Order: sequence, then C-alpha cells, then structure tokens
Amino acid sequence: MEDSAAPKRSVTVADVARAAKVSKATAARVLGGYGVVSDAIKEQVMAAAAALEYRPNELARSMSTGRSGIIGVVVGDIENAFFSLAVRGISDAARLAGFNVIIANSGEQLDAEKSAVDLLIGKRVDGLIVTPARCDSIEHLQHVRRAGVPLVLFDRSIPELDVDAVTGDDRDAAIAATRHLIGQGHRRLAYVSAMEALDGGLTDIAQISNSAVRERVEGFVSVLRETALPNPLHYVRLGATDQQQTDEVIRRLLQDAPPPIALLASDSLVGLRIFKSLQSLGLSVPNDVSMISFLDADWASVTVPSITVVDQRVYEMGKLAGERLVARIERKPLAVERLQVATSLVIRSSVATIDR
DNA sequence: GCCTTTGTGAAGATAAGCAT
DNA sequence: ATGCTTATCTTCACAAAGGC
Repeated sequence: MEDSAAPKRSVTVADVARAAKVSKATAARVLGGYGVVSDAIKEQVMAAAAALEYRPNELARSMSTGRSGIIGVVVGDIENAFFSLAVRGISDAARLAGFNVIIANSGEQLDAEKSAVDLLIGKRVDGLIVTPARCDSIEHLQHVRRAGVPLVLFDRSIPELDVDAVTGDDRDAAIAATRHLIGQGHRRLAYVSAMEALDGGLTDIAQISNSAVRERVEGFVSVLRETALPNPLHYVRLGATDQQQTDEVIRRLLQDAPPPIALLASDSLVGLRIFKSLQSLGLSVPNDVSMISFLDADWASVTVPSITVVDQRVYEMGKLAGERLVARIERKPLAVERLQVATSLVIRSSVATIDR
C-alpha cells in the first residue's frame, strides 16, 4: 500500500545522495549534469535516482541559479490571430534556446498590461516581450529595465525607451495598400481601426498612442494627400472594437460617402467585422464596397470573394523577437535597434476596378 | 607538488516556529 | 508585538583527500 497517492515529501538530491551513499554535491553534479564525477559513482547515483523517481525541483533550481528559464510574453489580444501566430514564432525561438514561455493578455488595457508585467517580473522571468498598449505610457517598462530584465517590444516601438523592437513596416504597408486602391480608381477611401475612439474625434495623428496604428494611418493619410483627396483625417475611423461598434462605424461611413467606397481594415478582426457588417447591410464586396485587410488570416482566403490582404509575416516577426530576446538574455553585445519585417500585398478579389 | 575526484557550506526568498 | 532562527532545495566556489 505504499503506492497510494498519500502526500509525501518529494524526493530531493539529498535523498538520492543518501541512497547512493555519496554527498549531495556529488549527487547534484550527476543529476544536474555539471562538474566531473567518476563513471562508477555516476552509475550509482543514476540508479538511485531512477529507483526513487527523482524529479528536480525547478523552483529551487531557479532560486539557486537566479534564472527561471522562462520568457514572459504580454500580448494585446489573445483572440487576435495576429498574436497567436506571433506567439507561435516566439515560443519556437524560445524552445530552441531552452526557454519556456508564459503568456499574459492585456486586452490592450494599460492597467492589465502593468499588472501582467508586474506578475511576470515577480515570477522572475529571464526576459520579457511586450506589446505595449500605449506608446506614451512607459513608466512600468522603464521599471522592467531597472530590474535588469531584458525587454523586447513587439509590433510597436517606443523610441524614448531605448530597447529593441520588432515591428512590421507599417507605414510602407499602408502606403502600398492605399496606392493599390487609388490605382484601381477609388477616390473615397477610409481606414478603420479597433483602437478606442478619441473624444472629439481624430484631429492629430500624433494622438494615436499605438505606434503601429499611428504609422499605418500616417501612410494612409500621406497617400490621400499626395493624391490631393480632401480632408484625409476625416476618413480615419477608430472605435471598431466589436461587431456592434463596427456596424455603427460602417453605417456612418456609408451615410457620409455612399458607395462606391474602399475600406482599409487595421487588423484581421476588424476586417472580418467589416465583412460581416457589409453582408448584413446587403452590400456586395467588391461591387459596392472594396476592402483590404491587414494580416493574411485564414478566413481571408476562403470568403467569397477572397480578401486582398497585407501579409505581415507575423510568425517571422515573433521568431525574430524571440531570438532577439534570447540574445539579450545571453548578453550578446548588440546595438539597440528596431527590426522591421517587410510586408507584401496579396492581391485577391475584394477590390473592384473603377472605370472613370 | 600536481591533478582528479569528492565533500563542505553558503546563497537565495519566504514563512513557520520559537524566544524575548 | 517583535525579532531571530530554521527549513525549504539546488547550485557553485572553494576546500580536502587520495593517487601518482
């Protein structure tokens, strides 16, 4: 009956050492695979460890080494395919270097992000990858650096912070997508984002606290300006946070500028919501409304019509961020930089060509 | 005297138990 | 109520022991 599930003290190095009749340092050397031990003793210890079913105590190990072998990742929205793909890239890079990953979700809320960072620092993660919800609130991230924990920003950059960032080429991507729409003859264009709407509407691009969205909007607006289209900021619409809000955003846009109109969706969740909104309004893509979405999400290639997208190569972005963080943890001498992953426009069937 | 192998003891954060 | 000691478990720097 000794095999019952009765709670018993876990087997430690000292237990193995006692069973193998050696000191715990010797047992620890064998079990931890470090230092030098004669073959005969190595065998004794391994046999004792196997008999006792020894499992190392990771808690004690990280207490002793000062390393946890864990990388913390704070993402903006775990529901968003952009982040799940990124996390896959990050954890692949981490695993290759012998690290595990703990994921926390901020829901793009600054408070949630702060407590997630706090928690992970408390867990003694060896490094942190954060998608900052706001690029204008950096106190908690400076604290990470003061704590001596390597930090890599993901998707968004904060120049004042002097840390590595892995982002897309958001401005160029938006320029390419917008030019494509212009090239197809569109003159009524709008950019739709899930960022929280600002009180009093958008009057200055610098107000946008998310650098990725800000740069995309800058790209979008710059193409509208070079094409001499009037009042470009008016066609940047924030607040498409859920289906209901998106329906509302689309409804107002269509009141303002009846079809034909072309929409640029800031991410794949917004893209899908826009697609649903248009469907429920009985509007046809691309005959009534053309659209391009950021991120080549699965759904974008199976809808009718299939959706023209900005392929962000998010897996590569995640992998790059993971590798960069590992390099920082290993104290590789590298200059702080912003690594941009190039995007490409994947042309499908959601943009109409307008004859004029 | 040197090299290899093995042992000793401290560090690290926190809480329970004990003494003042 | 307060401070002190001890226990947790592993790793590592250093010390010791044994063989040549």
